[in-house]
Amino acid sequence: MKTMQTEELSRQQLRIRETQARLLDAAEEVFVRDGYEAAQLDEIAARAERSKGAVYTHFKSKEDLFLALFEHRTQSYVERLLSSLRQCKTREQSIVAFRDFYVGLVADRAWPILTLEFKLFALRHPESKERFRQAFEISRETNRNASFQQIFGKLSRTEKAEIDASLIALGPVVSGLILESNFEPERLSEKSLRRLLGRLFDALVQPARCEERGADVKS
Amino acid sequence: MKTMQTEELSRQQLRIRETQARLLDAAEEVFVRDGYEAAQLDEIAARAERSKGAVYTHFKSKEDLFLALFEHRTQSYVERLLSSLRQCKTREQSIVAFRDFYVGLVADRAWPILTLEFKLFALRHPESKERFRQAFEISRETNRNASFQQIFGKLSRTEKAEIDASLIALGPVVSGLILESNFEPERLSEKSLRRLLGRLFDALVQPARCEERGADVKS
Amino acid sequence: MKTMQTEELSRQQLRIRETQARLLDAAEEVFVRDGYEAAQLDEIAARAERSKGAVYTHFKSKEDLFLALFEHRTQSYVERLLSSLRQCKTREQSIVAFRDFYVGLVADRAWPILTLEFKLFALRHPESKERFRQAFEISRETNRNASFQQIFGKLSRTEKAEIDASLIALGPVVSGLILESNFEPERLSEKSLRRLLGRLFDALVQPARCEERGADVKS
Amino acid sequence: MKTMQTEELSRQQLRIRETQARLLDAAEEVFVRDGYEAAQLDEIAARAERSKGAVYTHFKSKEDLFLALFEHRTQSYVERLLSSLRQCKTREQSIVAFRDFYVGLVADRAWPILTLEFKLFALRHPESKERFRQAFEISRETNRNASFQQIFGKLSRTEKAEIDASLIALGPVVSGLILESNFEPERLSEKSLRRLLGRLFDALVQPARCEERGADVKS
DNA sequence: TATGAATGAGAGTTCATTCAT
DNA sequence: AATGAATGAACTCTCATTCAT
Repeated sequence: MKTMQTEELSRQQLRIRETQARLLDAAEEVFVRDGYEAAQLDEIAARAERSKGAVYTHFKSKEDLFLALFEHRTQSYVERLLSSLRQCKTREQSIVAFRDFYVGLVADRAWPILTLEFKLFALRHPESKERFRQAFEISRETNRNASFQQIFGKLSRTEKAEIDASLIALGPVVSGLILESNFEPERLSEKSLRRLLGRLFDALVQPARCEERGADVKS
Repeated sequence: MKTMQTEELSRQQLRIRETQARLLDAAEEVFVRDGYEAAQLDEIAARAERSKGAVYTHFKSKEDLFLALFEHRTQSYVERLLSSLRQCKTREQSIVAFRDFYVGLVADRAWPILTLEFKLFALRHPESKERFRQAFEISRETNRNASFQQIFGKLSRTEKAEIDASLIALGPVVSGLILESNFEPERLSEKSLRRLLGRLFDALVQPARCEERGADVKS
Repeated sequence: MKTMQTEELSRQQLRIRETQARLLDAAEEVFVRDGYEAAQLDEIAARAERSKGAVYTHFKSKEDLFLALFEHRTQSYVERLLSSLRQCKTREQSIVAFRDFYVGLVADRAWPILTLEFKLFALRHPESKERFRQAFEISRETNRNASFQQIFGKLSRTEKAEIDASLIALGPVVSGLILESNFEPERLSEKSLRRLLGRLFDALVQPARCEERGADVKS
Repeated sequence: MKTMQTEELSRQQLRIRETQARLLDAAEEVFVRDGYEAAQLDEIAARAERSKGAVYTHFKSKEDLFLALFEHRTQSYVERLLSSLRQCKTREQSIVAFRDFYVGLVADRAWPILTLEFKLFALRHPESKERFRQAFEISRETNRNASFQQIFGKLSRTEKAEIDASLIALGPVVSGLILESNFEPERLSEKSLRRLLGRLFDALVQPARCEERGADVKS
């Protein structure tokens, strides 16, 4: 009896999870394609093969769905990066893995655009900014991760702040460039995009190299 | 008699111009603050101290107003950059002026955000992409300008394409970073933003330098 | 269990049907009173004791509501005529029933006016003409009905076409006269209207008789 | 000097008349095509090659333009009919002329439709009904015209009322049929329309014929 | 949990009308 | 007399949200 109930429950749980997953996937598609404001719950529900009402069973509101999507995806990207870093043994490997992760984002049509959408939303909805920030904290903690220490070694407080800013900059730079490449695909091909991103990554993550060997540009 | 007519005409013309300018200014404010979709014609009109109907006297639709705003502002930014470059006499001066222009954009709350909004719009409204592109052409022509030749010297075809991609990248990078700094102002202060932008500018515009003096990172 | 579901379903279905019926009734009132263009969805909804949005749950647009109204009413008038004809046994009875139907339309404030409104609409919206025509087909089929054969007997092809035209003419004649009687009620009282209609009916439906026998039909 | 002034004035007068005529012609086109409500002053002005403001120089409002159009056209139709009747010498000629006038209306795309539009307007704007009625008076007086006496001879009071009703009915019948023929041009060709109209005219204007030979209908 | 009919505030847009020129 | 920029009320239609089932 109990087993059955548990089975029943887990079967239900499964359905619930599936509905949520479907809704989040559909939401991603539609939010990316149309933007937050123009996205219609109706269509998200339809794509998830559920009804409009189902959205409200799982999420408090359109905004809640949007934020939940942000949390889920952030989580999953951080995990992907971390697991890739965990397999690295040397500093060089870590840097390459890190670099590849960012450069590899150009293959993702959705996430970089979604990221912009999220931040524009945060800019315009200060009330929900806190929830965004908390989701982001996860990704920030990555920077205090062992692998990162391996990459950057021990740093002074000011050096840390500078590296922090550089790392934060990576995402927005990718997003900005990918958006632009959508706008001018001939002038900013995926190939040149990758090259640019590589160069920018190096400029952000390894300024030391230049400095070490020569003089950096004053700024 | 004719003079009077001309005067009268120009007085009317003046009022028309003022209305248009007011509407564009108001539109900028509201589009930046709320985004294209959430922006309300109502409020734009109110801020311009005109009626909602006046918007439609001057612009065919919300979209038309948005695109017109893009065109006006693009024009004015290009002129600003060009006039600043025209005053430069040496290559060094030109580079500094160019660099300052981009780094200086961080002081502008509106334009970089508006730029993202425009490109997201273009991404989602392929029908109006062409109009965007035409407005952008103006700014692209800047790259074929005398000053630019002075900066980069004579280049091979492949070098040209690479430089072109780099220059196109500047704007999006600024926009992405400014958006991010709105999101995390403590971690990405205006100061560190300027430093980052400077570094990225150098990486994009003068990769040669590093190479010349030391070894750049392969990409 | 199943019964309950069915009951529940039908209860819901009932509510839906009621809403639709209310909306159609309200639409009729308002469209007749104000005409298609001046009719306000707002008021239609209010008269149906539903919200504006409810209209759009059931009809795609104002136009769709208008066309749906036309379809419903046409259907119901045709059924009314047909059921009245079905009870007739002799040719004389059929003619009288048919005649009474048309002459009786003068008692209807709404339908003849609505009919004009529909056709003016069709004249001005060629895109929806087809939908109108299909609804009308129903009523045209009436003419191929058994009772009609009884009335007119077997006819040659040319005779058929002539009768067809005459029958089609009946509705418009009624509508035109009723509109006129609204305009000049003293000169075109309901009584004289009925007499005129009777005379016109006879002229359209039984022109042969007069000629044949020299005597007109009493009614 | 005076002559010149007069000339000037008449030249101005001429221009005024032309503007008015142009506006009325344009108004007719647009009111017929779109109906009163959907007709746009803008387009009427454009068709008259004048500006929107010019409409208001000559007419108090859209409604006023509509009513003025009605008055002008009514006047002109009445004059046309009367002048045609005046040339008739015998009763037969008069009847034929009268009949031809009505049957000939089928060639006119505009007037019969406009007539419906006017009466629907009157139905819905009781305030302006009086103005309509006054314009119609002109046409009613026609019935007391010498030619009409010639047609119908001396009549008793009741006969007069009946004839009056019959004559009033002519217009609406034409309008209704023409509208219908627009709707179903294959079934109601211009040819069959003319035949029908002829038959209906005879039924309305010359019931006597039948009566002479047999018995009329009581109703 | 899921449905979808119903709500209702609010959006962009239209257009008759006004008025300074 | 004529223009057309400006007004603003009014309209249709949308869509996030609710709730009875």
